[in-house]
Amino acid sequence: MSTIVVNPHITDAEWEVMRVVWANIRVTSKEVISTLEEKMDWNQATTKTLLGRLVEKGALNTEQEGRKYIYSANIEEKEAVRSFTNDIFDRICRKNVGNVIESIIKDHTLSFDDIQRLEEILEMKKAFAVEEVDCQCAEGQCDCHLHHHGE
Amino acid sequence: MSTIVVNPHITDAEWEVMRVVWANIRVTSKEVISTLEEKMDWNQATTKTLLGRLVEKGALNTEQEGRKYIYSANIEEKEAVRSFTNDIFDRICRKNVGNVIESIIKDHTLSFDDIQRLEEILEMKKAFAVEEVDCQCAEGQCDCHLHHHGE
DNA sequence: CATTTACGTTTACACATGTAAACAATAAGG
DNA sequence: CCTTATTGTTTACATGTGTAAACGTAAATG
Repeated sequence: MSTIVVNPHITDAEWEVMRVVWANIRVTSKEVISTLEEKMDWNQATTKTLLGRLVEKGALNTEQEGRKYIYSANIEEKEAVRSFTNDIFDRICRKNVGNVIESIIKDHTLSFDDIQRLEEILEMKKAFAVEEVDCQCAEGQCDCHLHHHGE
Repeated sequence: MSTIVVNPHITDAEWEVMRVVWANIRVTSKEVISTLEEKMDWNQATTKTLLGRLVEKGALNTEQEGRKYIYSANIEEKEAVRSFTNDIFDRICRKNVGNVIESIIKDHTLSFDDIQRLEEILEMKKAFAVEEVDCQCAEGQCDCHLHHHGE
């Protein structure tokens, strides 16, 4: 059926719809509408439009069930989040990735388990760590080019 | 001069311009134009438009210098990045913040210094860690509500 | 001084996005 | 069976965004 969807861009409003689908796995438009009527104060027509657009761009699947559709996600939340996070890291110098992660950690509440898990990951990352991360910025968009081998 | 700019939304295209300004601190339109002509293959008019929009929304300052302007950033890169990253974490369940950080770390190259710094931060975070992070999702947008005290 | 150049400002225009009304078709109820 | 409610599809429309041409004016150059 239709071509493979590589990575449709999901907008803010559409994301609200996706969250409902991800959380419930299989939903009717009615359920999505009522959830977002409450949370977002959206008119039902708005949610209908968004469902339509998401189906159109391949983010949602539909199965006919009598007169209605059952909507289900065609892309995983994890994937969608990943492509979103990658956008950030494409906006900054690679050398700063560590700083940004640092600031994210500082800004958020973590559980003991989270911390332990992250410590383990970091331990493993040591095997692949580099002395200095490569700046991949274009000339003129980053000052690494000027003073990178300080020390 | 003008009202305080809280947090202008910077689009993808505008971000390219900001990076040039951030990297160079004080630039003329000519420098921005030539950098982006190369990297983005943009017509000079395109860069001019973006510079204008950024000034308009308060992200850039201008100082007259003879006939030209000197552009400088009015918002820090760090702040801009932070507001961008926060957008992500507003799209997911708080309980998953740790997982997302995990996946970010896995996906990127870090230096030994980065890792050590992150380890220190994590160590400090232990003092503020919680047993379980609070889900703040709206009903229907997250399945924590269903099976959160598994164990 | 007349012409070309440089640079900021205006206008343009297609497509994306948020938000929704109008419409069509079918199912459900009286 | 006719009316109403339900649910998907079309159409709508303002604002945002990417991309740029046109314009106005001052500066540089011949």
